Amino acid sequence: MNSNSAEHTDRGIEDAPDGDCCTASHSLTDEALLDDVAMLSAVGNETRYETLRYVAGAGQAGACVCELPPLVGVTQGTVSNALSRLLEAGLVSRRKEGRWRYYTATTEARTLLLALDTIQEGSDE
Amino acid sequence: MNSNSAEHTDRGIEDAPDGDCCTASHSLTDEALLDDVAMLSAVGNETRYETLRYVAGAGQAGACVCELPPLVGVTQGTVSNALSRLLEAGLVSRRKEGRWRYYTATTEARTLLLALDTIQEGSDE
DNA sequence: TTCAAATATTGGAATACTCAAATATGTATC
DNA sequence: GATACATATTTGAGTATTCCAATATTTGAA
Repeated sequence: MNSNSAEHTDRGIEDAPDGDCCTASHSLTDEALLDDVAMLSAVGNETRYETLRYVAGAGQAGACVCELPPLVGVTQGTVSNALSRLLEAGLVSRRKEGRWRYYTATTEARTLLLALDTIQEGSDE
Repeated sequence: MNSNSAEHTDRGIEDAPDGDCCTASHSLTDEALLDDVAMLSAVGNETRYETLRYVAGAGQAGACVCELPPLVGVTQGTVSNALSRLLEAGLVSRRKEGRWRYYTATTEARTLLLALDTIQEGSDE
């Protein structure tokens, strides 16, 4: 019932970039696509995004888990889970120091957050 | 039960950037934070991310809805819902033309996708 | 070893999300 | 008008998320 897509390649758009008229495409491998989605969905949650922002705000020194629960406003267990998920997505790295663990934002995370800052800037000018 | 965060400001990290030792912070307003999360969670889904990639791949001409279902591999209704959600998140804009509708990626979306490309590049060198 | 602090993991109830199917709303052509 | 096509919206069943509470683990100090 959904084979009607080749039917109107003759539409009135002439400024198509180069190549076929209206066949959209993208150049991501399936793996890259899934990686991106995993990363984006990891940050696409208020608790995790705010946690990541705090971690990134702590710079190279990193943020220790214990200071985050009151800042983010969730339980210690929730923060720990959030950090684990961010770690798995490659957005933070972990460093042991005594009985504490310091989480630091990765380059990937910084790139992403910078892009988001850029977007926010553009939205009010 | 969770007031134990001020208790170890005397930890052994001396390379703190500037200012207080271990108090993490971030400078986002609550509104900006929610905006970002809305945007990120909109793209943090395989169907919507792939849809956005196809739309962005179609350039300024935009992609019409009818060509997307077979490309993304979901129903027409699902694509339509995906586009609505992307529209609400400010990632695509819509243009009517006859009985078709063309969706175009916004500047915000392009900035985000570019950042993701940068991140992917960095991951294999 | 015993204790306490820091962090991780698990269980589970409430909630939210996903997507196809069905239906509704436009829009051009006849 | 009527008809057919393009798109949007609604519905609902299945599934996944979210976050707290409770428990487990790890670690340093006594």
